[in-house]
Amino acid sequence: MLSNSSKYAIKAVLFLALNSKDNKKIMVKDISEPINVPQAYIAKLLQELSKKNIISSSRGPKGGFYLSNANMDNSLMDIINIIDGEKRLQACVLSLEKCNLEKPCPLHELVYPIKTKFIKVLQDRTIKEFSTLIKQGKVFLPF
Amino acid sequence: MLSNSSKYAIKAVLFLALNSKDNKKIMVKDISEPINVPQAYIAKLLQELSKKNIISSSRGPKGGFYLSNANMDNSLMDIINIIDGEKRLQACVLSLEKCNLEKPCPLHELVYPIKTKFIKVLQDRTIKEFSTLIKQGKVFLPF
DNA sequence: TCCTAAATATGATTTTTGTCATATTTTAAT
DNA sequence: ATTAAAATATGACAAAAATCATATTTAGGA
Repeated sequence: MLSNSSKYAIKAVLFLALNSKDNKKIMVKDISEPINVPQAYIAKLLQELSKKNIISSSRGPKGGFYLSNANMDNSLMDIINIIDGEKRLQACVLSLEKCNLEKPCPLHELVYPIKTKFIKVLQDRTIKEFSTLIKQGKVFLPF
Repeated sequence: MLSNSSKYAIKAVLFLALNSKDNKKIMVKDISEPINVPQAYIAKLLQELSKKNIISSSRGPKGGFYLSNANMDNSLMDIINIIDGEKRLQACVLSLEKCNLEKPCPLHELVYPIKTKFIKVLQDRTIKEFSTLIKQGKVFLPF
């Protein structure tokens, strides 16, 4: 479904959403530890997201990663698309290339509607909205 | 979600459900080709399923793999559990160990009900029932 | 009984994913 | 300007998943 890398990236971005600001940058080692992901690994992922403008960063002393207000309007799907590519989530559960509405595979009818809904939420809900839900204590990040 | 191996195994078993019987065994090479999976690979998976009595086999000339009537009452989940282990499908979307109903992760509320439904169908519907749906032309196996 | 056709057992190889290491570049503070 | 602290770029390494190869065992038929 989601690669490990995507999951890590999502965790990191949500962490940044809650704990960083333009004037409060966080360096990798202070991200990797709380979210429980190896530092060198998450560093690589954050760099990739930064290059694609999903998150922001600045170098040098007092540097680090953070989310700008614009970054907060991105979706989790933006992250997934960058890390996993666009096809992974879309593919048929059984990886049947020719599976479609006309010739649905045996699991298509079951999976299609629920996957569509899943993808829609990933696309439509912003990082900011997730952040709000967490702050309100409605959902949690039990890293 | 499902490993490649599970998908291959499911394809093979559904193929056997449609094309084999006690008195009509099929050898690996005549399974691997139509379902479009490398012979040596699917052979290994079929052996594993055979050992766990999900499918049947006999060696020697006129031997091959087939589904007995009893085999037809198994579920796709039986296959998945053997190939992928029991935890893979159950795990939190974000792989957060501590994610649960009390401390749901940000995607829990979205994913939990749909995954539960998915798992239920995989568990409850028999191979025989899938086979019937395919024979009735209601679903397809576009290998 | 012997030969041959099949699955089975075992493990080697390759590819992909995940992880780690390090030299380079940028920037703030002195 | 110089230094030190940070991200960045690049690529090496490890682990897991996928794939392939082969020797062994079993069973049917001549």
